[in-house]
Amino acid sequence: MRRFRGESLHKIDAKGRVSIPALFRRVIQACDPNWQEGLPPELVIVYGDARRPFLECYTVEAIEEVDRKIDQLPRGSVGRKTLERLFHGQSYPTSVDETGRLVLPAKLRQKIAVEGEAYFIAAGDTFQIWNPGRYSEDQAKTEAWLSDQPDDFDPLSFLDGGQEG
Amino acid sequence: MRRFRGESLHKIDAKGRVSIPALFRRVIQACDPNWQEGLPPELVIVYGDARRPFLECYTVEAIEEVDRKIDQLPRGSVGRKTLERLFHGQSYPTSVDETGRLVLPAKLRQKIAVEGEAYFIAAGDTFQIWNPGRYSEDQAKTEAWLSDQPDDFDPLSFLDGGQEG
DNA sequence: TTAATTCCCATAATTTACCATAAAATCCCA
DNA sequence: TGGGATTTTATGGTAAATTATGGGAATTAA
Repeated sequence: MRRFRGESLHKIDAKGRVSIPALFRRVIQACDPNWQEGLPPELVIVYGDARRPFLECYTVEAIEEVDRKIDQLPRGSVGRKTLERLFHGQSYPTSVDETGRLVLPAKLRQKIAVEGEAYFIAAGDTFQIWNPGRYSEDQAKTEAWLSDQPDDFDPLSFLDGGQEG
Repeated sequence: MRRFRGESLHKIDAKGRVSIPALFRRVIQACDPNWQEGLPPELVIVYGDARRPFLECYTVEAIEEVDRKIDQLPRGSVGRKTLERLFHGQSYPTSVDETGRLVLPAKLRQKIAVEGEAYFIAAGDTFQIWNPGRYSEDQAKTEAWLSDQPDDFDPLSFLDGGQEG
């Protein structure tokens, strides 16, 4: 399985250690081409974009794909500079430890205002880490929007490139 | 991983000594083909381009790639002359000392107006050293630009060669 | 021989490695 | 298929290693 799926809540201790959902760990490992028995699976946490209230975690494969695309942008272009800042500068390479945890440095915890507990949710080939309350709010908005839709609205309609009102 | 990632702030002492972010050190070492146990990992600091308010630090591998490309330009061409000035003349080869620091000579410190503290940020196969305040200003501009974009603008759209409004 | 630069040593703070355990999930086979 | 046996998870604590940084002695340069 090379795709994250699921959500869960985990405790963060004073050192910033937090368990990664067990199912996510398998994906992280499977998507680390350098991994081998005995080595810790690696991943990259992107925290840059100030407008996002969560940390976005990339597998090695996923981040390498991004890197390749950045390399193809013209040196000196606004797009390249912005993306280099975001993905190279405002990111934190780390790995899953022996016990399935990762360490979120204080800076990252502050960035998303987590303390005590963190909420993990899959997002395709990445997963996100949220402040649990902050996530609930966001989720509430989504649900509110959904309930404004006609009774027979099916989210799957998005798949067909359908335009909604 | 042969790619720099992350950012951090470090003190510069009166002698110009400054710690290199620990993660950067690993990349510098891994990308120095001449390195071996006991030797200091080498790197090259390019400071020439007066329009850039930062020092750009190259691994041995990265600078050798640049050198190769310069060698292929026609002798006497404007491009070659300019690049030779910049990368051969206005650069400073140095190494990481035993304690993970490097020494920025007074000339380089003046060039980017650093004193007391220096800000390090990764940029793919190089990293940059900035005056912290000068970097903040630059970053503020980038973020201002981002917040001028539609709420749902995703910087990743740059990757797809997408033109945005 | 004054100033600048290395080299060597020191240390506090931070980070990582290692060990431990209880709870939960999975196995397994009678 | 019931329920004990085993494995996996989630989480905590301590020891050990690494990092960031400072100061002085020894060297080298000018």
